[in-house]
Amino acid sequence: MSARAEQKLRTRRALMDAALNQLSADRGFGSLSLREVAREAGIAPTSFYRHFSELDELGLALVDEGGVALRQLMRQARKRIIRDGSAISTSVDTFLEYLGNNANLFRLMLRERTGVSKQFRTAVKAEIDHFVTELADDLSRFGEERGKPISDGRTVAEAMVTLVFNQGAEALDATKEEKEQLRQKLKTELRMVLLGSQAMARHQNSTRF
Amino acid sequence: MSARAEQKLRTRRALMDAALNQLSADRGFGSLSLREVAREAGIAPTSFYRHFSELDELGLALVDEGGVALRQLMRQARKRIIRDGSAISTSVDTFLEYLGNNANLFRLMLRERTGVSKQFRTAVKAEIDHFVTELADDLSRFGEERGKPISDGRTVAEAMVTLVFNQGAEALDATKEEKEQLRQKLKTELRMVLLGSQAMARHQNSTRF
DNA sequence: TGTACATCAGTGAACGCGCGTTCACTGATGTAC
DNA sequence: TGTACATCAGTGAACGCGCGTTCACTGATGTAC
Repeated sequence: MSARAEQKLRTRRALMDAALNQLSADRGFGSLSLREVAREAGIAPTSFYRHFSELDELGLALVDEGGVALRQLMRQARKRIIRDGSAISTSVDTFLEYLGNNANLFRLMLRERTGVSKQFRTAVKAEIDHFVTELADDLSRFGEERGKPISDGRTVAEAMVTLVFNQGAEALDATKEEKEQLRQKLKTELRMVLLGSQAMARHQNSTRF
Repeated sequence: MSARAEQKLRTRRALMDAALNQLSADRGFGSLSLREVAREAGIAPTSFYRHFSELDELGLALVDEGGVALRQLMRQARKRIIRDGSAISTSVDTFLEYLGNNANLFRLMLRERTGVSKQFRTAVKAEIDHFVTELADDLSRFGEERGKPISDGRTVAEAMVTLVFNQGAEALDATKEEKEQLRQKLKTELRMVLLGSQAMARHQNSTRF
């Protein structure tokens, strides 16, 4: 790649990092301004347009990165479950680890999932939907393998993802003790959903046959 | 009350209604401006200050109204459950009915729960926390009465409220068919949580004694 | 390798816009006697 | 009931501000020969 193209990529990166840096508990993407982001990235406001046609385009690029992080997270969790067993506990631990390491990226996803821009909502929902689908597959497979089939695999996966993302949102601004409580609460909640789904599967089979 | 005080209340109401009217899927509280709200309410921008010291104060007044709606909703659901039985189904139906009738009020609560202003987040969380506490009491009581005690009553209540609010958020912008699907999915999810919690209670008892 | 031209990331001045907020005011409503 | 004064919700002009976007430009990097 030419030196010029490399430099351009570096500036693009600087713009995205500048935006991420400004995101925080008290700063949503909607309150960022193009001029601020450019200032933080160290370029003139007008140079922004060499990289993105508007601020939202940068935001959508960040959502894409969030999707990549989610897929990494899922791969990592699978590896660890195979090694350690204990699917729920391991998954929750892995999720919270990723959350901590990519706080502002997750913040963006969590906020824009129910945010104000249709384009953003759609993009984030697509990423989460992909995540739900993979989780549903895993859950069904594990359930069969262990002789404890579940009912409504996709619904189970959606409920779990909803719970994990919401408690995750709270974990971002919690103290260390609060985070530990959240972690335990989250594991309990997921176990309830899983147990309930297994109970419903048993019920369906016992009444059906 | 004097005619002057009544008129003042009417204008205050007009301001709150104007703000509510502007809230929608594509319009968060954060994107409202004082001038727009005043314009929609039919008064000069400067007159706004006769009623609220800033726009956020109006927003917090709306969150209060949202809390009132939540408490009404809970009372209504209890009445219907006593009449119809079927706690989960009735509660979900009642919730979705309230959601439809107070769309923008709920939108505000749902958004600001994870929104950008600490003050808003705290206010909404307090309302939801109150809701969770009442639900936890009801769940524990029902469980005892029916001989199916549950484990971790508060955690169950939190999981249920998380699921209901999140699916609720989606229901707001869904078509009629999607709403019906959401309704069923939501009932399934809550049943899973409840069944799982009962299973955990049985397990704890069987191992403990 | 050297030269002449093309590309293009980054620039600074300038624009019009809606915003929140201040101020001194007006005139209808309320109150004291 | 009538009068004189006080209250106060609503007003319009004015302010300074940061914003997004346009434009013609500069000069380093890339390319063709």
